[in-house]
Amino acid sequence: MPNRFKPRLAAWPIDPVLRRLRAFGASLEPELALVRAAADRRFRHGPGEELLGLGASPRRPRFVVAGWAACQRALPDGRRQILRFILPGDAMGLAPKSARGAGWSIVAMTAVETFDAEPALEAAESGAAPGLAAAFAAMAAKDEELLIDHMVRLGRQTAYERVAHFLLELQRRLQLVGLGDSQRFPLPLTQEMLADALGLSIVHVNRTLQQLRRDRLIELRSGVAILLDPPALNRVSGYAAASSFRPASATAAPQPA
Amino acid sequence: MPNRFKPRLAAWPIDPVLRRLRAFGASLEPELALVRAAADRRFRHGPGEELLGLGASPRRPRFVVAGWAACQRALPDGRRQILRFILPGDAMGLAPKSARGAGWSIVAMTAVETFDAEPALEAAESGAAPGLAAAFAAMAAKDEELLIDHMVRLGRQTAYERVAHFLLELQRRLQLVGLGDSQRFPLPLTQEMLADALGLSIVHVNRTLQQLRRDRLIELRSGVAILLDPPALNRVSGYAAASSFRPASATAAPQPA
DNA sequence: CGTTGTGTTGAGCCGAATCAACCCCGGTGG
DNA sequence: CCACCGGGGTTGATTCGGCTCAACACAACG
Repeated sequence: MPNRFKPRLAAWPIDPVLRRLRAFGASLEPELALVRAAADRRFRHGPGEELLGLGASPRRPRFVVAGWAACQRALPDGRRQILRFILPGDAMGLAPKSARGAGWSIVAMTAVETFDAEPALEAAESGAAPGLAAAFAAMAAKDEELLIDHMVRLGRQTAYERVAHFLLELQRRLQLVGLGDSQRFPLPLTQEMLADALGLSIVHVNRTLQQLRRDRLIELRSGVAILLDPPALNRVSGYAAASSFRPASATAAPQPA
Repeated sequence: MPNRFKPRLAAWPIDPVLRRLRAFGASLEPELALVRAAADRRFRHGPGEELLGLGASPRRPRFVVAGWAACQRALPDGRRQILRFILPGDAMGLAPKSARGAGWSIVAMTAVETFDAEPALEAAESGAAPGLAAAFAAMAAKDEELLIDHMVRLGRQTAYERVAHFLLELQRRLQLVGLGDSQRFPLPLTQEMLADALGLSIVHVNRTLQQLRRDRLIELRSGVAILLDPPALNRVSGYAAASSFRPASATAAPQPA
């Protein structure tokens, strides 16, 4: 069910995607034109809909322009783990292996709007758009970094730390694509989704959020999150966030002779 | 500190690497010869030594022939999370992005022996060895799959499930490269390493292992693990292991109009 | 022979899960 | 207009899995 009425082309916002590509080094106008070229090939998905699944779709590269999706795995007994959230500006299905038996699927968490990334991907792979290719690679690397951050959260952080660190990550990702500022950003997730992402129970997510509010670190109002004290959040979140790559004053590796 | 004395070439075992490459589709002899060609360019590392780090080494592709390493991130306060174990037959540093600010490093858990993978990698990237290239891609995809398995373990499984599932994974990976059989395999890890991988405390890993022993599911003796009842382990581990890709009878996605 | 690292065990505590209400709010339909 | 309903958020009571602290056993090693 695509577009209902013919819009002026200028009214098809793609902004998040362009911002993200530029942020990752693809700034040449002719290459970005390749992306824009497919901007009117839109897809709309309702919440709960599967965008990239276990079953079908060999590869269907897409850019997300609006709405949130999640890459998740469901366990047979009903439990599920959200592996990562996919925000406006993110791409999905770029890697050839995408969802080939890897046991995960991408599901829309809110209403989601995407458009075709096939032409851009082909140009990148054929060598016609090296800038795009580099940006895609950089974005993939960043994705893996986020995945690892998430693993550390799950394995080695308390609920309080997890939520703090996770909110900081969202703020950074969203600001990069022009949604929200250095403190405020849209957060359309239910506490259940947060719980499934952070490896906690719904109830405990609730209590942890309240604790953060009581500590005057955050504020949540109708789908908008406000980080009242980012430095303090950084402090409690326990380790350097993904973006800042520090040389690690770290614990010297034990080097037994 | 390379080789101490000139060996007969035939005595340089590379078996795990070749087995793994073949298992992932690289079976052409001329291509495998490229791998073998560098088999005498060996590197030895003591336990605790950093093989691929945060600081140095732009890219240094290696095959592991013997010993176990781990890809890990250390938190400033001493906690650490092991992201994945690197076993004989595995490669490291194949991806160009390897360890570029991603905040992880690869550390030897036991004595480790590796050899140069540069020629093989170059042949794969230049298009001279498409079979190798395909195998590398498949191996990377499998690695990501294992990473995701690990995330689900950390986020959504109990200690008992985690350990069971993890032991099954190790058994499969090791049997693939010819170490151990369908029940028995070498397990040179301390309980502390297990704890840091599984997101548990040392003490609790200990108790969980004992529980598994009491339940007659496993046996551990001097660096060797024995899975007494793999089917039962599979059952308790709660979800399909990475290797078997099932269509998922799964929970139908909620599709609100 | 002490030392060090690893495994084992107990006691007690605490973070987080579970169970169970209840509230609020936006539909929706009588 | 109101009664009903369902989804999401909030709260309390209680349970429990896993952590911490602490001690001890054992083997490898210098």
